[in-house]
Amino acid sequence: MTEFNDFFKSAFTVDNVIFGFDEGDLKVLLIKRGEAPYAGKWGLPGYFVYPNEDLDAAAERVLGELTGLRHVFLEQVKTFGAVDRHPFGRVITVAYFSLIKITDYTIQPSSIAQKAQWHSVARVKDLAFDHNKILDACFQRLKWMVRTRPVGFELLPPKFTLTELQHLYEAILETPLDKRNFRKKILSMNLLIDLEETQEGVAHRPARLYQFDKTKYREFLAEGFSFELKESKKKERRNMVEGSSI
Amino acid sequence: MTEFNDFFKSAFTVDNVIFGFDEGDLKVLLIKRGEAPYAGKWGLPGYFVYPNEDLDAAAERVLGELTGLRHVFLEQVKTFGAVDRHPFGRVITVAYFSLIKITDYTIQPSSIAQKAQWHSVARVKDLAFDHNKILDACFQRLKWMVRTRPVGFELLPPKFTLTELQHLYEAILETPLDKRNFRKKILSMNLLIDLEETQEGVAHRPARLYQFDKTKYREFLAEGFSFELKESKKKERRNMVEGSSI
DNA sequence: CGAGCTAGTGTATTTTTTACACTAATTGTG
DNA sequence: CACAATTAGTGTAAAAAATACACTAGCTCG
Repeated sequence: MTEFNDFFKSAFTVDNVIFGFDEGDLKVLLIKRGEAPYAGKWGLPGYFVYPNEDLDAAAERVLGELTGLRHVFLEQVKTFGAVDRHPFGRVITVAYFSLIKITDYTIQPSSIAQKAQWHSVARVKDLAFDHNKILDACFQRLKWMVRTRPVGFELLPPKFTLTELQHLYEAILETPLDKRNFRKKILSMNLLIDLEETQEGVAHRPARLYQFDKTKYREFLAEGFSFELKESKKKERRNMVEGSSI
Repeated sequence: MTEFNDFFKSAFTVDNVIFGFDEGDLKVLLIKRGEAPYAGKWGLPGYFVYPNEDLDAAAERVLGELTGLRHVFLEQVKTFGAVDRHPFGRVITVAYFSLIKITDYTIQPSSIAQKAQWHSVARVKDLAFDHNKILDACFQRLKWMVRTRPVGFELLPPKFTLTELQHLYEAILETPLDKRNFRKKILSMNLLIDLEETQEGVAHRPARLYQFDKTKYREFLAEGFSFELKESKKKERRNMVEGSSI
């Protein structure tokens, strides 16, 4: 076992890409670093994983320390391990991304952060370490995920209008969507509860407010992973590949 | 910086899930471990990442040492970092998966491997470390990928029949497919070159042989990431979300 | 009370997916 | 040498999903 000692000189960190949505714009939470390395630069909130801490737990801790949020959507995306990515030595980082409702939380800058601030994803410039790469990978993942699962709701306040939801999708996918088709599709999923309330104090026709139906969402996820129910058309059923492309 | 010294006592490894396809069956290459820990047990080929080695390079090295193959399909999947997953200390592992043509390589058991052998994915039992979890994650990724990109070809010999290709998809997706629809879809992608040859020495009508068109595949990938060409139906074009579900 | 603004709605067309059954070409056997 | 066994290969109709598209409704503010 002594032959392996040389390998036990590395460290790992987690970095969180925390997305939020505000003013029709997709945002990411960045911190202004208060510590070396890259003190004074903007970067992703992240920190070393403690020796007795699981990776997922570390990601939750970092997020919690910074935002005060617990139990939010958090998912591992990719690990970055270029040899020279950290000036202190060999440090690989595991990137996580999470989606939060901006209005739900208050920033609590932690030890490494002088301050934390939302930045428009489209306008993020030069970040510490390889954090631009990490942000990009997480953004791609978000784009993919938003087409696959109805995660968009994680980013909106509890009550929202269909137009707000559409703007969110447009911001993430970076493409305009057709209003009628969007509504048709969203409503056909039966994941929204019509609150039978409308906006107030807006200088135009007020929109209906909706709420996300978490119960149905759980069913949706469960179904999505089990096989479809349309089995047994004949005795022996023959499916075709269902994805958009093989 | 001394305050960080405690963090620099960890190690990381890469583990490769190497898929192959033979006899109508999806296989994974496992090694019988010759070294502690878990000596004598079957596990995934993997090793420590050297201090001056990038993660991707380490994965390629491990694959190359074992199979002699370079420049094959290899992709990072997920990082596993439970605190107690390695008996020697804190070791996180980055899982990669790769797709190879079984016929292309010869097994070269490396230092850690007493022997290497193909195992049917469906029948893999108790592996060293958390390698069952890793294998499962990679298998799920393969399932997803096979619906998204035409990666199936990576697993087949240079010349193959449509039936062989279909069997491959059926093995990965674990579901039967309709022959005519499968052929229609595959051929409509224009990624196959009809070699105008047929099988020989088979006791039934011989099938046509096809070859994968790498040039068109590269175009396919490029297009897949750029926007579709059907832009500008009107001056201002309004798309609908295109995924199967939002 | 009208101008300005956003909400909200339906349908026809096109594209994609699905279901489904018979004939063709080869080898091995009696 | 024909016929049994086996896998290859083919087309179409119906259903479902995606797309394109334009007007009326309801609120505030001046």
